[in-house]
Amino acid sequence: MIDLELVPKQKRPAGERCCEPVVYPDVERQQAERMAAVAKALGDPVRLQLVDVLRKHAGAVCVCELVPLFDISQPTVSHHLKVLREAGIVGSERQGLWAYYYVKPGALKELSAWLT
Amino acid sequence: MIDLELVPKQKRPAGERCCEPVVYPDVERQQAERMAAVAKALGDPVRLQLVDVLRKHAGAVCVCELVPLFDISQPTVSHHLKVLREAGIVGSERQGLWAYYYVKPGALKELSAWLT
DNA sequence: TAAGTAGATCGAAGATGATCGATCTGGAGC
DNA sequence: GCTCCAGATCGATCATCTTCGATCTACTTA
Repeated sequence: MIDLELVPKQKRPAGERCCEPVVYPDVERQQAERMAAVAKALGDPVRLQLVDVLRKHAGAVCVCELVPLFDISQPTVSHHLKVLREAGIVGSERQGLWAYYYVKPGALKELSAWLT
Repeated sequence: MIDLELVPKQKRPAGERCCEPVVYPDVERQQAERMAAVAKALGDPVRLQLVDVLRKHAGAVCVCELVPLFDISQPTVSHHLKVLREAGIVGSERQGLWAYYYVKPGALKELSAWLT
């Protein structure tokens, strides 16, 4: 199951105290924090599905259509939308009684590029 | 700041009780759960950087090189690696005293594809 | 103005998470 | 055997997260 080819051929010399790190200076503490924040917001099935539904719609979707999609209460949906909003993933617009949500263009770009 | 163009032109008829959901049956409850689990594991800056370092290495990296990269204790690094392992993102291989970790090929594919 | 509705916020509950020091495990070397 | 070391696990602490019912806000319509 484990691909042994991935382990470096050159074994660390036995009996030598570990270790001179060969590894990278971080080019990106803040970049990692930004991307982790986005990933964290997507790290809940409800939120991920919310983003999925919003992305599949061109335009924006009314909250009243989102709530019945899930087996959770309206305040909980509202909370999840807030988390997504605070992560910069979605935006919202009120029109009278209704609130419309949409995925912000480019919000997922950095994480998406890193993953590829 | 908010792009009003995103809001549908056709306003919901006033005075109509909300709402017939126009929205999607979920093609993907389980898919969402799988992807959310991966996103959740990446939703911590330390773990995201761990994956970043592992990915930039061809081959596998010794834990003893990973620990000094972060200002956290060895048990905490070990914990984060465990979280990544349980999410199916990394694998590990013991060689004598040392443990080597690597990113599992394809582990990020589904999430990456969805994000794109 | 009064009633009704959509959605946000509040407050509390219970669960999950990050982190640490201490300890355990098991291989290496003497 | 005994000692030392790398790494995993344990147990505790403190913070954060999910979820809910209840309430609040703001708009619409009668």
